[in-house]
Amino acid sequence: MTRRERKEGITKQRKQQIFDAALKVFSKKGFDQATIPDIAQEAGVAVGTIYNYYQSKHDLLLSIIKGYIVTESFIGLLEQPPESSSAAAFISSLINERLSIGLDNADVMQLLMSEIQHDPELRRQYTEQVVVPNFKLLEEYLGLRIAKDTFRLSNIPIVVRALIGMIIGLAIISKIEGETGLMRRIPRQVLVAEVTKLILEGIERK
Amino acid sequence: MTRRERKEGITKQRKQQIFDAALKVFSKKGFDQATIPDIAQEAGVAVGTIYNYYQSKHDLLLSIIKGYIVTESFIGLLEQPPESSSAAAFISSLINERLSIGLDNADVMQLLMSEIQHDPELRRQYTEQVVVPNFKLLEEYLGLRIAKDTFRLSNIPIVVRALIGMIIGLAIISKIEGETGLMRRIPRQVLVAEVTKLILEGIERK
Amino acid sequence: MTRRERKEGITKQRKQQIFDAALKVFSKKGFDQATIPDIAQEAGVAVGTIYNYYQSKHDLLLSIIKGYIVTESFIGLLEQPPESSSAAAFISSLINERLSIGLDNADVMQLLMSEIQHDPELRRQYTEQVVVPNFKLLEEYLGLRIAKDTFRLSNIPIVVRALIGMIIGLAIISKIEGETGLMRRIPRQVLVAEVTKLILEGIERK
Amino acid sequence: MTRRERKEGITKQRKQQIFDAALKVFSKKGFDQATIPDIAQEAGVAVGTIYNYYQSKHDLLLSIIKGYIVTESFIGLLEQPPESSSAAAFISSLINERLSIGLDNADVMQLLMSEIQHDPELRRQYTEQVVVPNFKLLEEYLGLRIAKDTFRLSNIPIVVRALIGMIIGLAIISKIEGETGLMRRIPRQVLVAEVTKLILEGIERK
DNA sequence: AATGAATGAGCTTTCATTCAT
DNA sequence: GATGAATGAAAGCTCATTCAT
Repeated sequence: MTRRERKEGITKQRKQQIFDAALKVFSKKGFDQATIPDIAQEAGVAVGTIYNYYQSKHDLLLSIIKGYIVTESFIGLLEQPPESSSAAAFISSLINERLSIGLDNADVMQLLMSEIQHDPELRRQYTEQVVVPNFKLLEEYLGLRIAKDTFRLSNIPIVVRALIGMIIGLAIISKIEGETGLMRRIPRQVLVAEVTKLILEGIERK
Repeated sequence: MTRRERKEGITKQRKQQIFDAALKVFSKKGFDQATIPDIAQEAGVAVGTIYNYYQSKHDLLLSIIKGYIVTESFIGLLEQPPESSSAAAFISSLINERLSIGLDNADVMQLLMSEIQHDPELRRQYTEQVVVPNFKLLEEYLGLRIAKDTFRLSNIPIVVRALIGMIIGLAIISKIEGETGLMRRIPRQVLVAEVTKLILEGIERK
Repeated sequence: MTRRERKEGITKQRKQQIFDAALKVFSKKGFDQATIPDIAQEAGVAVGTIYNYYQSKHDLLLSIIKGYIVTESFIGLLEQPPESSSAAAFISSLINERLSIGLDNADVMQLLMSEIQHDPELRRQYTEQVVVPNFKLLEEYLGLRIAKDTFRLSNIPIVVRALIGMIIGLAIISKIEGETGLMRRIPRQVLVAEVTKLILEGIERK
Repeated sequence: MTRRERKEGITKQRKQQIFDAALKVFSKKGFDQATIPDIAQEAGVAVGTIYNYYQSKHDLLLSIIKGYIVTESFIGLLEQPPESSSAAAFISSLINERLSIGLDNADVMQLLMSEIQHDPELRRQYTEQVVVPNFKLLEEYLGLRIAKDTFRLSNIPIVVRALIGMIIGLAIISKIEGETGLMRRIPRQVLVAEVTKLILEGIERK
């Protein structure tokens, strides 16, 4: 390893260190209540050091949120459903994957939801890069399944929003209930199985 | 009306005036970005006047959130389902009422969700007064229906959370999509009907 | 005097108090070295109070400089020379008036000259509002006198710049030499008389 | 050349490199607005390197200003007028040389004038080493010429200050008017000739 | 009870300076 | 000698809160 490489490694590590600290503090206190000294202390660096890696507090927020957006978005695009898989399997894997992301990143999601309200540019980005394409993808898929006679006829855009909304809401409830709440105690696969069944079959007895 | 009563009436009215202004400004800008001068201007009073009615900015926030909690909670308790009504009708009216509250108060809900994270005491209150009793109520009701063979057997706590989560998530999506988004353009009863059907029947063709 | 009038009087007085303190501190330390706490202390108010009267430190600078620019400019426009007065009398009164302004406001002038270099907008304003019109006025006047055979033929723009430059330079020298320097010890009218004679007759013996 | 000599040569060169960069950046942005990273980049060295050659930012400023003072002063002392040359020729060469220095170094001069106000020690040095000796020299010379009946009788100290002041003022006006201003478009010799004539003969028709 | 000017603690950000490499 | 990341003091500015009127 050359000296340059080692240096770059340290730099990257230091940036990550600050990123992690910011994520933690933002999650705990919210963006406005979090202070740069808070983050510096959490990261174990001086205040000024943060500004060697991020242009501003807002930049730090963006880099956290954008990382999350990209994750959300790319995975969404990658998982284009193979024609072969059954409808139930697709819904199940969709819920599994999405719900996991939501539950595991509840902190960032909460942060995102909160900041999106007051930052129009952020909202535009999130809408364009995440909401619209993901909704579109799902709508197309559901349309296909209806055409194939697998799903019943319904107002697709509403169903898509209800489905995604349910996942978002579950993540939020999980966060409100906290570490000891039901959502964290139930095995992930049980949760996914039950929610999948709800979406596919509803609660009514046939 | 005695002089004392008239005075109290004016006082109450003035307090309401400030409350409304604070609700509006907090909803629009979020707690931290909202300033007392903002609220004073919106209420049409001087900055100092606000402190004659509320002890602090935080006190103002609490009174708004508590008001919302009470509303949510009381309505939840009042609407105990008559044994007579059909399962479908109950679910439909539940979704209708809850979703309406969520959509119409998306701003306050957002505020609540955000502040709950950073104020443990607030979270405790919300959990105890709203989350737990409402979840319990629904769980009991669903259990009853299952016993009556109207609903299929399922993991009740998860279904309850999925149902409530869906409503929360729909309110959030509605807020993200904004004024011109789909959620605001669809007639409320269409929305409710479709979501109700989804919950009752699922999306799979029988 | 009504209560409102008294209040406005106090407000005006407070603003002046801050203005004076800022002028003093800026003059002594220069714009960048002067701090808001410096000015606050000099004015005998709290830091925050300054921001109740001026939007920013830069705004405070502008208000000082603009006051000076207006003074310089308006007087220049008002003193349009009557056709009747003799050339010598005009030059004498011009030097008298201008030099007095320069000497009495050497601090602000110094400040202006310094900040003009780094603030293009300020430079544009100063050039448009002071330099160009004043130079033009003088050029026209000198042209008139040449046509009337009172002044010898010369490159008018250069003469104008040399004349104004001399006044500026004298003010600067006065400031460098300080309180005990020659420029402050000589009676103003002697100074004016000598400079006037220099401009009119030169130093060569005829 | 020994190794030691070569090393010292490199050292000297590096110091000059930093000096030049600092001069450039200070001139452009002013002392306070200029940053050490600015200067380092302009010099093509690292920030830390600057501190191997200069103790502080202020030290760098001093070394620049002192260099300029020495230049101004030495040239002033060196050009002692030969008795032989005519009065007109002396005044002309004085204006030519001084005005050229002023115009070509307007940036440094500006810097000097600005910093002199806030640094008493610097002012003392400048006064003692530049102002006093140069004024004295000129005063003596003018006195001589008056005695020789070449110049008319006048208040010599004032005339000296007016003459030097004119040169300073012209440099400043040149800077205010900027690249496209009149002062930069007129050929240097025309400027010098006109100013010389003004000083010698004045503007009045004889 | 209503007012709003005054306050100053506390925020984000900058940058001269240091020092381990 | 050269480097540039780390540092933290100190700046400009905001705004919740107070209190004399």
